[in-house]
Amino acid sequence: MTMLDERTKKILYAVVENYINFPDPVGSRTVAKSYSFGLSPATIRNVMADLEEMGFLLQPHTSAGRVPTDMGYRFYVESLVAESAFLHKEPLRELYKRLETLRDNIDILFSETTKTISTLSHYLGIAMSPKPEVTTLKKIEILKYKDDKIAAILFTDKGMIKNKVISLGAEITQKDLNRIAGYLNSEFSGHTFDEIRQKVVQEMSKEKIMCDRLISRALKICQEAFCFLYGDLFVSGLSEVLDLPDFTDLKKIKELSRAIEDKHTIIKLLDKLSELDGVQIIIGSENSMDEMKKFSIVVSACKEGDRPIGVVGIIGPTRMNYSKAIYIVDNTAKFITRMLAER
Amino acid sequence: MTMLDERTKKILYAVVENYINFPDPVGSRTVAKSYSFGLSPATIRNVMADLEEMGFLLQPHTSAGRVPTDMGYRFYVESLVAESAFLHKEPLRELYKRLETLRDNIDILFSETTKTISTLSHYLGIAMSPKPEVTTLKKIEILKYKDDKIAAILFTDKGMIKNKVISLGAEITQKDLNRIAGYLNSEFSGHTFDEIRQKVVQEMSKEKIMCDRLISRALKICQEAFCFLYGDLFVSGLSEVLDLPDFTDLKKIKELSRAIEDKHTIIKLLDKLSELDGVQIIIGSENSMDEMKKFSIVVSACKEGDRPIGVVGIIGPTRMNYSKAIYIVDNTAKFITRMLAER
DNA sequence: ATTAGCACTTAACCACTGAGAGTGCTAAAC
DNA sequence: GTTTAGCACTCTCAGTGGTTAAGTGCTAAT
Repeated sequence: MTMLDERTKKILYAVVENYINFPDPVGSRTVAKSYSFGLSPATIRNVMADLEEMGFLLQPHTSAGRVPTDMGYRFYVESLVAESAFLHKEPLRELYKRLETLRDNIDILFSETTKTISTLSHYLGIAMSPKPEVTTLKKIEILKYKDDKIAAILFTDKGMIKNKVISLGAEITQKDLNRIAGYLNSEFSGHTFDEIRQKVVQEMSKEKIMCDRLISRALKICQEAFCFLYGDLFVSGLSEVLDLPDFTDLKKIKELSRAIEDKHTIIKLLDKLSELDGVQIIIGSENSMDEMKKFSIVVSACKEGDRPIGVVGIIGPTRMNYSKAIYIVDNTAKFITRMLAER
Repeated sequence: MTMLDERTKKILYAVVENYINFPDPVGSRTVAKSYSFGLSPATIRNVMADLEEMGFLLQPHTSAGRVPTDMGYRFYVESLVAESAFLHKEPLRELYKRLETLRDNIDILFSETTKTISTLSHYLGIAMSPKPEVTTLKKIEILKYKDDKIAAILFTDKGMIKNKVISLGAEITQKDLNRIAGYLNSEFSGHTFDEIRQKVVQEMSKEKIMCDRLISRALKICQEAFCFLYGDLFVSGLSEVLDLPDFTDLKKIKELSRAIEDKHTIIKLLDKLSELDGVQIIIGSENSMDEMKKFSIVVSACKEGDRPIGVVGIIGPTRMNYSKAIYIVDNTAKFITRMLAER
């Protein structure tokens, strides 16, 4: 990263912060006034011209002030993270009280979390429940449902209960189902869904096992039961962001709504980010999703050891209050992590 | 309803249809040309002035053409329904193929249905899964989960499986749970959730029963297990509607997004509508929700006998292609009904 | 009862203007 | 050598006025 002298940095930060607070391009006069540098606008102008040359700022037009580029935001955010600026504030305990009551239903928990986040931040709140790949099976129960249909109930370690109706093609007694469940529990409980899927494929290739009708049936059930693809994605707060001055442009609103309707792509993105520790920030053009190149994402994975058990975050304009966003996301992620750990 | 002579009606319909197809106020010239009334613009003008006086049309400003009022749309829609205009088209079978594969998971089924509807209509697709009040319990299973926590699995007649984790405050053996489940099944299976809730309250008031610890526990479990409030609401297609000329206005977009984020209110609305038969249409100001007074709703309940088992529909601008919307909603509702009946 | 003709109204478009904000550059000051 | 005051320059924005086109309501003729 380019090295900037202290004064230049300060001015860059001043521009960024001012722009975050007031959505108009910021001029040299404003910087000189609001922040007591003891420098005249003319000097600031020179520095700002340098910053523009280096790609941290840009002018919408000749006679306007400057606006940070994505690179400018990036530099600013790095300094925030370096100083752990967001850690100095107090946690949001009172606001999580509501969430405490929802701990037993993880889907509702995550969906309410997005609402809390969006109300706090005035940006979009997002959350993704644990992806099954890394979810471990605690117990499986198989119940006869109707005719040849059975219901597989999967209990996971994190309080998620998933169920799936499976058509077998032939009737089967509850007794047999119980035996199958017993076999599957002894074989698979404690393993992640991913491992189970692999094991199933392995087992199925062994011919001798396939001769045992019960086991072969059991494996077929597994194949269907464990093919959830991803965690659920929750998004809320669209009406919040529409009040921002950044969204007076219809085109931008369309882009955003297209982006959040394409849940699959966001899920894939969050999936990658869930591997990493701490708060992750993606600013505008850094984003690989085309529709998201005008927006920023601030997320943090909830982890247990190094196993991700969910992701919470914020989507907003690149002109985002990063400090506040990081602070909210960091706190929320830690809160959820703690809550799920207590199980 | 005001009686209009045939010619006046025809002109009203012409204005409405033209406006639905081209989003500009329609003038007397256009009506005279596009539809072969054999009348001059001047005559049409007189009729249109009458229609305005009666409240079916209005002029945005003096030198503009006319636009239908909500009352105008209502009159038009009544005639559509009276003639069953939408029935003449062929069903959308090919497009439902995708939905067929999802019949075993009612939540995914409904959420995908909204997507299908919004792609077909270019408006918002909405769907509400069966509300528990009228869902009948087929079987309840209670499984030990962890410590004092148990999981109640509710099997309903329509392939919905709901589960709920309940903290009991004291450990309990699986054997006891089985006995409780047995008791509850014999007592409640076949009844609607609503009935069960009432019964539970009754039972709990009988003192002698409360002496039996097991039964009193069973009733407590029920109290918690059956307190789902409403069905889930699914909405999709926001990016579709943003392409409509009706949504160039930022204010309207905000209103719409606020309306669909306030799911609770919409659920209550759909709840009422789910009692009625056939396609229901609410036009603009007819709507009791303030945020929805600029939009129209076209919905139809999926029913089994007179028991509603879900609602599907469309939300769009009042300038909606009602004929198409009714046609899509009607077909989709019938399709889902048929599909769920086959269980 | 219908229609042609015409005066009237209004939004939309365009070109123009002046004010205001902010710049870059140069020359003076520290 | 760095900082600053001064100034000419550029560009947006809001407001103005004039023109056009669309569509009306009214009146008088058919």
